[in-house]
Amino acid sequence: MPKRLASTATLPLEEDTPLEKETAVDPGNPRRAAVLLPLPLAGAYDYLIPPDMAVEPGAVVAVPFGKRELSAVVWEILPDEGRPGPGGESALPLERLRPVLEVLPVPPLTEVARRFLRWVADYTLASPGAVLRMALSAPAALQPPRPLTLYRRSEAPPPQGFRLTPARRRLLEVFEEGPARALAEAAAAGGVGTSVVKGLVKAGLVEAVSLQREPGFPVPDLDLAGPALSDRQASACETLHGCIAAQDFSVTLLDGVTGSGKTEVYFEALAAALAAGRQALVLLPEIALSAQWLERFEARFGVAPALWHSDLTSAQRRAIWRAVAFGRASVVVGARSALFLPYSDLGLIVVDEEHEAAFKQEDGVAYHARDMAVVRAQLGKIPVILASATPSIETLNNVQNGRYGRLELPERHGGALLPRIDLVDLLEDKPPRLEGMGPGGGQAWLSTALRAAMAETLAASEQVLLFLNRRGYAPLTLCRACGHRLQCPNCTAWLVEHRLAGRLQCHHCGFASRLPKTCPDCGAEGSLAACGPGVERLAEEARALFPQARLGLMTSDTLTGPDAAAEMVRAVQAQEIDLLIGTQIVAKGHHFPHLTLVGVVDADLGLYGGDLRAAERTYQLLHQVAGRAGRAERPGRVLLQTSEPEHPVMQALAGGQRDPFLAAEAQARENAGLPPFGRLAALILSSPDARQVDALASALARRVPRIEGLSVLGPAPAPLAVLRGRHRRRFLIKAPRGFRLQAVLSGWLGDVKLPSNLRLQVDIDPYSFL
DNA sequence: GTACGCAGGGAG
DNA sequence: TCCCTGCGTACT
Repeated sequence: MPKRLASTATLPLEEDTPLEKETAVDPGNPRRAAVLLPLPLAGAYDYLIPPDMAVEPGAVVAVPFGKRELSAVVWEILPDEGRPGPGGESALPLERLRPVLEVLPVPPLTEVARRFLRWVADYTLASPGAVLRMALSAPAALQPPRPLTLYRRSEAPPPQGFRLTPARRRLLEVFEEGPARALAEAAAAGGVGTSVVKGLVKAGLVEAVSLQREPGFPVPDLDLAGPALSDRQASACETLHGCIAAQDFSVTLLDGVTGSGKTEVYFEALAAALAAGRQALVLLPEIALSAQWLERFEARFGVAPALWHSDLTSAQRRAIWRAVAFGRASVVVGARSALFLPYSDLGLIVVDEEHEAAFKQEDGVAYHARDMAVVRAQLGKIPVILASATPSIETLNNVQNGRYGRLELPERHGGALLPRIDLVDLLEDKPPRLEGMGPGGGQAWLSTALRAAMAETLAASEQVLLFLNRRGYAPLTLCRACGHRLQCPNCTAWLVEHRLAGRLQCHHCGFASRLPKTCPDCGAEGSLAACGPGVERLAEEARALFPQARLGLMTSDTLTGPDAAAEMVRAVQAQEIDLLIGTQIVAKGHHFPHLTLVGVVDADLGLYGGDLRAAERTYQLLHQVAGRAGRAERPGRVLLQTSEPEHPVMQALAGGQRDPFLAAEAQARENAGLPPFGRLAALILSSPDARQVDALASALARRVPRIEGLSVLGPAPAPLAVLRGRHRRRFLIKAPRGFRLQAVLSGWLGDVKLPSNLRLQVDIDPYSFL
């Protein structure tokens, strides 16, 4: 059963300091406001409140800042004498302050939103202004909307000498029937030019009305019948309804295998929150790949939700930001940044695929959207639902210690069977070379067992998915004459050949070049050889083995944008594709009813590389990929090619034993004091100048705070020692659970003087160790 | 984040 | 001598 929590969630919440201190401010005439600017500054700046201006904390205002004018947020109303700064320096006197220019016509940020911004800033060690910038991410939304001029039939009679031409008559008919229309729209409807409309306006037969244009947001239809729910689903819904009715903070893990109907269950929770008149947010890891999810949403609610992600146009951002702020948008579906929208009354958050690493933002303000969603919910006293078929160890730990509730949906809805998963030992079943391929070709990655299963499946007119989490043709190109490896000029990384695009690409910085004809090091001709497989090369092998099969390639390179992704999904569903080859992009929630065989080409790929979550993530990813097989009435089959069939991840996948595997993983982490049983932070120093970055790294190392329980590893060159031309050094900071890591880190790093081209990134709870 | 002032270097 | 560029700093 979900529990309501007294205090802490995943994260150690600092004690609850009220945002606004009680101060002796004349309530009728406050003169000083601390205003938070959306810039990475240490704190708020004071401004003078003009006598005739009413401001309140949270108000979005325009203020002068240097030569510029910025939108910002009133953080506090202060006494006239101000408050001393953090270093004890006295505040600027009132007469030196510049005035607030204007209160912008949008709702003030709620107190919960402001407390959330400050909490995130404190937790991530980002400046509050940097966090505010995420909340004010649609600058155009703060300005009043431009009025829209619409035209409609007036009551006036035709003036003297009015000539009713055929064009005018057609247009008048349009106006007689229809509602008020925009100029171009009315002209088009009448099949006339805009000048005809203007002529009628001049004649007084049509009048212009000015309208504050705010596109209405479609209202979800809560009464549309969802699909029939199983007993398990129905009882989960009932529990979630209870959480929503409680109007209090709670976290519930919705733990259900792929196809068990988690989405339908949380849709009912959304419906309940909406029925209570509140807003709901659904966070998805990759909004661009969610076409099918959106279809299901529309089927349940009759309308599309407000979508929030980084590729929106500024007009879309503006419309959604405003609709959220004014409470007109009731459901927002978005990527992690949707957490910072200015909800007027957020009543429920759902984090789908909560285990996904895509929820962790690495650059700028480094935050984990799932964890921050829990914090947001706690501050707003609302429920959160975390949904996953393969929950993270962090979340499962919170279930075990009683902080989160859990609802389990153990079987596939509609009785579909889970696919059978078999291991193929690559050391025993070495992929046989292909005959008749060009020089250096003939290398193969599909084992005999997988080839046989593919042949069988294709012969039965069913679909095959080959999964390889590697974009491009080959991850490495080397010279057979001198051994030179083609490397990115800006990064410590090999260039990946993309044969379809005819280029070599760096997957870290975007560098691209043509594949050279000769070795750039020794000048040998025709000596460059592709090493290792990428999906493009795998497609080549599959084409050679199954020339009749219609191939589809799904990678982020071939699917540029949601439309291309949706088209590929459609083609697969329509059985226009027999053999689908893809990277992890195919793992994401697509439903392919005719797909009955999944071949994982290199199941070991994610297991190495010093990531503490490597095993967990490999399990999650492969489990998700395996779930693509056999979702309709046909049973599915999965073959995992591995060189380590005894590895616990492979054993867990093959045996369908999730929980013992995760328990062992959790135990190992606990023994090592790693998250979620201990705390971790990463410090990344980077500079174009290697000597400079080393100098600062050792200066920081000399000042490492010596505190019981704290251990600091490093500085060491980052695995990606050079990225985008910047030399990188890392520290890893380990501390026990409950340790006040942020305070110690800010003490350590607080008064470091950084040269301007040197960057210091702090990453609390790092997920990437590159 | 951005605007600006200053210092240093190259061209005229 | 002028102007361009790069860095460092202030911004309430």
